[in-house]
Amino acid sequence: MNDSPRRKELIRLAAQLFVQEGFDRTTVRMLAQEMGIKSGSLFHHFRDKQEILAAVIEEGTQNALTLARAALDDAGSDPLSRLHVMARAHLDTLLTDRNAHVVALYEWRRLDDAARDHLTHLRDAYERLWNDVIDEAIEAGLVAGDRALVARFVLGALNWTVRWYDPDGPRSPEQLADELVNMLTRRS
Amino acid sequence: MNDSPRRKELIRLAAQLFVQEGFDRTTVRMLAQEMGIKSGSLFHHFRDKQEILAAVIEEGTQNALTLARAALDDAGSDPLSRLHVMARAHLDTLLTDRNAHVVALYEWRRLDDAARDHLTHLRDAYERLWNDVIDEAIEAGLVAGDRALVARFVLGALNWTVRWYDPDGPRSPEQLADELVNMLTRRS
DNA sequence: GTCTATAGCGGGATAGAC
DNA sequence: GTCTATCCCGCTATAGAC
Repeated sequence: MNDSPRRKELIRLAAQLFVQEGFDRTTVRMLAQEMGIKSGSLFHHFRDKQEILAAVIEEGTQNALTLARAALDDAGSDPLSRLHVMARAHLDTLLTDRNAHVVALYEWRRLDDAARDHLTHLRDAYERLWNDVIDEAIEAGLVAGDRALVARFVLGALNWTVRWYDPDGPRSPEQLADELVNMLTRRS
Repeated sequence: MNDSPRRKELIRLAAQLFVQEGFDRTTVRMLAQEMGIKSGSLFHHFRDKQEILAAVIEEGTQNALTLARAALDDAGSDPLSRLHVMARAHLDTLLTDRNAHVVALYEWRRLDDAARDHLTHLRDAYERLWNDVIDEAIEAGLVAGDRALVARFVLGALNWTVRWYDPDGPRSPEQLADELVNMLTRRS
């Protein structure tokens, strides 16, 4: 794969448009304009529109994975602390960056079969991190329920923030993450 | 508005396709074929494709609202019971019916401005029901946190089930709803 | 209320010059 | 690596016969 900074920048711009408009409604002409080139030139960098989507999603998932691993390394072994940093890292990739990871979550089903096959292991690796952290939290008595279900509910709550979060509102992504963890682990 | 059973049936079929393929990728030809007519005939029933989307979303939201109100009427005044029936009703419209309410949630932003204006009050009425139930739950000490945030997190967890729920899996929508409420209101 | 036929447009993608 | 020019296709929507 090509890893040039130029390509990285194009992927970043594509991610932004895919979030704003959705993959289907983003035309290659829109992408080209945002990149400052003509639509014909776009196909020098990518075989087709699908490949752009795959590149964005790979970038977004890889990034989330890297950030989560770094956060867990810093977090030590306390289950509550690990839950906190995972939630913060997740919302950071979704709400601060506001880019590739959102596309990975919301446009996954637009991938063709080949791309899905290639990217599934990446997504699974990220989900495994979450499952482990949830497991530890359940064992420590911080939260109750079935591991797989708790993970899906928590990720659902986090992923849905994309739909309503206002960056100009009163709360930072970090605060949001902390409030979710508090809701899960504390009684009033 | 036209309320004929014929129109209702067309809306039902459209909802199914919009869920399967997404609004943008559903063509009027696909819609017509599913309805057993030719694409030209479709425009005798709807002005344009947008109007079909608006009709589906109105149907889905109205239905969710009606179901939730009925459920709350049966639930009495116990806050935990009210939370349970709301979660069950919500997942029922999303996972059992698998239709119009999913479209309302996932294709909302594809509505044009006029349709959005017209439908906002319906959606708000439904969200108000949720906010009230969450308020009562917080006051009763069942769950901790800011009202608006808790509501959004809970709805996020529920809405995201559409992405992973397997109707052939081990759990019914009702069980799912109950497990979520348990996670929120109990410690292990 | 449904049909056939088609207008009119905008989409993804290609070719070849520079 | 970018340009211009353009092909070809499928989409939404319309017109008029039945």
